[in-house]
Amino acid sequence: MPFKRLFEFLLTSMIAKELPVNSRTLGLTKERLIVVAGELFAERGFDAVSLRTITDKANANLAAVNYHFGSKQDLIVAVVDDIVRPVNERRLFLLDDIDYSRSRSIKEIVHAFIDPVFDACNSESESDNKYYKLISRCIASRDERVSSIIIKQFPEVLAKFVDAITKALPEISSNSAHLKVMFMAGALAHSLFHYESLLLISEGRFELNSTDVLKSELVSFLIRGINAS
Amino acid sequence: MPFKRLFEFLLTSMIAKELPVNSRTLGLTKERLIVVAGELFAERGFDAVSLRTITDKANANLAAVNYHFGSKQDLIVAVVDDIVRPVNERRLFLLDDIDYSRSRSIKEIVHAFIDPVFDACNSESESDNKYYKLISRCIASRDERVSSIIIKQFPEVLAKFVDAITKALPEISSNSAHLKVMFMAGALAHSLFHYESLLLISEGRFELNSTDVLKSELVSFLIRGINAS
DNA sequence: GTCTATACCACGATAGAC
DNA sequence: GTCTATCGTGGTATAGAC
Repeated sequence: MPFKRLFEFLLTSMIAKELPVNSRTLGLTKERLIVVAGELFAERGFDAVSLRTITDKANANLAAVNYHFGSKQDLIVAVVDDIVRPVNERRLFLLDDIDYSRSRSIKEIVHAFIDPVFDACNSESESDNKYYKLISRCIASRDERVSSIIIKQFPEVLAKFVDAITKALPEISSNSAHLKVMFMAGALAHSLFHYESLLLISEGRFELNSTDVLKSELVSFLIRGINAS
Repeated sequence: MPFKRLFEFLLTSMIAKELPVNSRTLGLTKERLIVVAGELFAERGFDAVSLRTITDKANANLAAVNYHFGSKQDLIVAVVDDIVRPVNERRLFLLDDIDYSRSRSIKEIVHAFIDPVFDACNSESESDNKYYKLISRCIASRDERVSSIIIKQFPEVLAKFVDAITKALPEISSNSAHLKVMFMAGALAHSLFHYESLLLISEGRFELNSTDVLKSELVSFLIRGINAS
């Protein structure tokens, strides 16, 4: 998006030197709020971030959240939906192209589930690892208010991945296929979220410089796991 | 614990008919608070439960939390620590008994990681599925304040399971072993936490009556996944 | 239509009386 | 040990400026 960057540069060099970083990206308050809220939510979690922190950083008034979104909950919905919806659409798109007559169909199913997440993370070069945390917060949220958003989109995704797995492995039960999808989602979200922490927890014994290694390890782990009877 | 139950019965039948259920279990305010807080945290999450809700249900004063624990954060620490510590101790105990010369050592490693969690859940027959949610909230918490508690205990657990995996599979790297433990933890926590939701999300196509099936599916999934090169 | 100022109630924390 | 009172902060609702 070169236009956006150019506009951002001009705006920065002209006037807004003292403004917070993220208030320069767009003039629209609503979009600034989504961007800023997303960054803060990723870093600290949904509850730990106050609306006043968000509106201050976004150079907006406190009441702007209520006007544009209705409530903090609805702001969370907007942020989460913006992130999860394209990922799930991409997942279903990739799933449609799978040829189940081939022996590698499980691998393709895993990639259809995993790739959209990693792609979404890598495309946001500016947000860096923050995006990882936000999207894994969404996938495996223990917050009822967030998971209720995910659940609206997830039944279709879950059902289609269960169908795909049972097509690839006709001998396993529907229950087993359901559980395999949950295991896959859990391994993905957990490793993605605690990826940074691993560097600290392992006390130097774990060191990776890119998520490519994480992804390839995850893929082989899931392929074997799903193939388990 | 027959004594406790007897005492509870006598107390109930004598005086405290109108008191909330969980304020009858023990006379000590501090213990009542831990029990009640654990139940509420499991159901709604740490942030969604206010101290006033906890103290009301535990028949205690609001300031009692601050007196006995110091703060809400410290109450969370007490609840989480009470749950996670025995599980991790049991994990390390089981890990010590593994004979790595045998081909089934990976299976034993998986059981050493998984079994203490399921055992802890099943032993709490009264709390039912609430305990599942609480313990999986702890394992895969995206809340920095909670994960900071886990991290204090987890480095030793992580290091020993990484050692165990590298003993069983000498050909894999330390990085790979670290990631495999994270995948295992994620699959466990995610499936445990969303176990109930699966019934709703799948719209009738997923139905399990006991966690035995979940556990056996999880074990075979993880064994195969960890064995993946 | 957008945005602001402001008031309101619930929450966590703390001090001090009993 | 326990309780009441109070403070600062948080989310929310509304009236009104532009």
